[in-house]
Amino acid sequence: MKATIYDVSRLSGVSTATVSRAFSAPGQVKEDTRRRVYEAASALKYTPNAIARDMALQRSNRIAYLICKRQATILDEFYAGICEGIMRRANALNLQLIVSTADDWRQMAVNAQSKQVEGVILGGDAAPELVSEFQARNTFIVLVNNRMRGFDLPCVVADEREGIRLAAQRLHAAGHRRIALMMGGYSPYIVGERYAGFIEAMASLGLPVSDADVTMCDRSAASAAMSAMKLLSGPDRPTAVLAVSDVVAAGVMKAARRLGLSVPGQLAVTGYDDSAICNLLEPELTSVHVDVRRMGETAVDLLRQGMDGVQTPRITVIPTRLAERGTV
Amino acid sequence: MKATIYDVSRLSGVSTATVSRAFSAPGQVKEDTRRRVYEAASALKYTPNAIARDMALQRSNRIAYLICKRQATILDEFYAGICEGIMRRANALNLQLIVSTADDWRQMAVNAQSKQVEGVILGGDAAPELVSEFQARNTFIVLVNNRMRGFDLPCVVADEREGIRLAAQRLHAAGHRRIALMMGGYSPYIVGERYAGFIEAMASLGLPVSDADVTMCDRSAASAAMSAMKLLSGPDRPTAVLAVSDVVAAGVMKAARRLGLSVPGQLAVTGYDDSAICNLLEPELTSVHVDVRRMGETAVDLLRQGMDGVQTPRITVIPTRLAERGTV
DNA sequence: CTGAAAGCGCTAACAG
DNA sequence: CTGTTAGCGCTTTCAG
Repeated sequence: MKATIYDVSRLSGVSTATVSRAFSAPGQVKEDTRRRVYEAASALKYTPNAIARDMALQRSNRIAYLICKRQATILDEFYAGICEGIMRRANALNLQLIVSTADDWRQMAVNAQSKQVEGVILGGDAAPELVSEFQARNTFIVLVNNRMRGFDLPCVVADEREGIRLAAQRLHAAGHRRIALMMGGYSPYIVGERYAGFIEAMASLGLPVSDADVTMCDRSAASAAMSAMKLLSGPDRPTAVLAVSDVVAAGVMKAARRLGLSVPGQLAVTGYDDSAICNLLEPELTSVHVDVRRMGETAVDLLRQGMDGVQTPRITVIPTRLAERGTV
Repeated sequence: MKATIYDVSRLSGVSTATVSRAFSAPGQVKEDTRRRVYEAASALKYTPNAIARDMALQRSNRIAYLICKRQATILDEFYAGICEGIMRRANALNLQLIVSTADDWRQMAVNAQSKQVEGVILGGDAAPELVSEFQARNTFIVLVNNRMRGFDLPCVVADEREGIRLAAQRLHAAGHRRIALMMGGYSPYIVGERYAGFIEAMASLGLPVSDADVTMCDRSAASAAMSAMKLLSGPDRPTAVLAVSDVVAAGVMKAARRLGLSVPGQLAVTGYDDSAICNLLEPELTSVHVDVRRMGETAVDLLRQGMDGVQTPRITVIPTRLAERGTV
C-alpha cells in the first residue's frame, strides 16, 4: 500500500498537520522539523494524495477544453495547436484537463463525473445553449477563437484583421491591384472578421473590391481548386488571391498549375494559419502566422484567474504576422 | 453550495447508503425507492462528486499519455491522431487523462500531484529509465508505436512491414523495377521496421536493392528535397521512390519538379501516414494509411484491462492499407 | 432491500 | 511553530 500522511507523521514523530504544512506551506514549519519530515517521506516513498487534498479543499482543479465544430475529428492542426498550449499550461498550473468536443460532451454529460469541472474553454463556434448551461452551473468560461455577442465572456482571439491586412499589403507592395478573396467554410466569427479585414485593407490601400472577386468555397482543397478554376479562367482575372486558409491556398495553387499559371509569376497567393503544409508546397506558401500555442496558454491563464476571482480583460488579442515565403 | 448525498438522503427519506446504491448499483435498490431517490436528486440538481467517490474507492482513474520525442512540440499530426483516439476512449471510460511529453513530465514529476496516475501510455521512443520508473511505482504501461526489447510490455503498433510491402507492390505493379527508399529521421523502431519491410518486399518481388538507393535524411521536406536531388540527378536514376513519410515524399516531389521530372510519368512516389497533406500536393500523393485513431483507442483499452488485472495480448498490430492517389 | 457507522488521506481552524 | 480535531462526500461492510 502507498504511504499516507499518517505513516510519515508516525515515522517523523510530528503530527499530520505538520506533515501537511511541510509540503504545502514549508515556510510555516521550522527548518529542522521540515527536514525530518522530508526524510521520513522519502524513506517511505510518500507522495501526497492529490485526490484527498482536493476532497479536503473542496475543489477539483479540473478544467475542460471543448472544441465546438461539426466535423467528426476533434483535432485538426489549428485546434491541436491551441490544445497543445492549453495542455502545457494546464500541466504547469496543476490543472486537470479534459479535452473533448461539444457534441461528445453532451453525450457523456449525463454521466455525473463530468460535471466536476470548475472552468471550461470553448474553442470555436460555441452554441449559446452550451454557454448558458455552464453559466447556470457557475462554471467559469473562456472563449477561444470566437466572440459571442450577448454574453459577457472573456475571450482570446487572433488579430484577424491585422493578419489579413498584412497579407493584402504585401500583395499590394508586390504590385498587385486586382486581389481576390477566397474564403473556406469557417465559423461565422472567423469569416466575419476576415471578410471585414479584407474590406478594410483594400479600402485603405485605395483598391476596389469587385463582388465577383470574393468567393466562398468548402474548406477542402478540392473545392477550393474548383472555385479557383472558375475565378482564374476568365481573360480578365485577378493577379493575386488572398486565401483565408492554407488549405484553400493549396487548392488555388492546384488550379493555377492546371491552368498553366506560374506562381508567383502570373499569380500570387497567400495562405492563412502558417501550417505545416506551407513548406511542403512548391513554391512554398506565404501565410499569415498566428501563435496558436499562445492562444491556448492565454486561455488557461484567463481561466485560472477567473476561477480565482481575479478580474480579467474581456478580450485578449494575440498578434499575427506574415510568414513570407515564395508565393508572392 | 452544491447538493450532496446527504441532502438527497434527507429529502428522499432514505439513508445515504441507499442513495449511493441507487446511483452506482441501481439493481440493489427497490424500484420504488430508487425512483424517489432520483426525484429528490433531480430536484436538488444533485450530481455525485467524483472526487469523493475516488477517495472512498481508493483509486484515481487517472492515466497519462506521454509523447516521447525530442522535438519541442508535443503534437504533430501523427501523435495528434493517436491522442485523439486516446482522448475519446478515455472520456468514454471515464478515465482522467493527462497529456504531456516525457521531458515535461520529468520536470513536473517532482511535483507530487502527478504521481496519481494508475496507468501510462508511452508514445514513441520511450527511454528505458522512464519505463523502469513507472514499473517501480507499479504503474501499468502500454507502448504505442514502439516495442522495447528487454521489457515485457503490451504494445500497439501499426503493421509497418505490410504497409511498406503494399507500397512496393503497387510500384512494382506499375512497372517499376528500380525502387529507391528514402527514410526520414524517425525512431529506431520505426526506421528498423520500415527498412526491414522494404528489404523483405523487394526480395519477394525479386527486385535487387542497391545500397545507393536507400538514403537517410532529416524529417524535413527541405532536407528530403536535397537528398532527392542527389538521388535523382544521375543518368541512371531510380524510377520510383518509396518515401517513409509524407513529408519526405513532398520533398521528393519538390526535387522532381526542380529537375523537370514529371510525377508520376517520369517518377513515381509513395508516402507514408496518409496525412492531410496528401490531398494538397499536386498530383495528390499515394500513401500508406495507418489508423492512428484506432491505435490510440486500443492503447486505452489495453491499459484499462491491464489495470483491471485482465490478461492482455503482448502485442497488438493495427493493419495498414494503401491509399491510392495520383503519384504512382 | 435498507440503515448505521467506520473510514479513504488530507486540510484548516483553534488552541497551545 | 506545532498538535488536536473535525470534517470534505461517498462507499461499504455488517446488521437488521
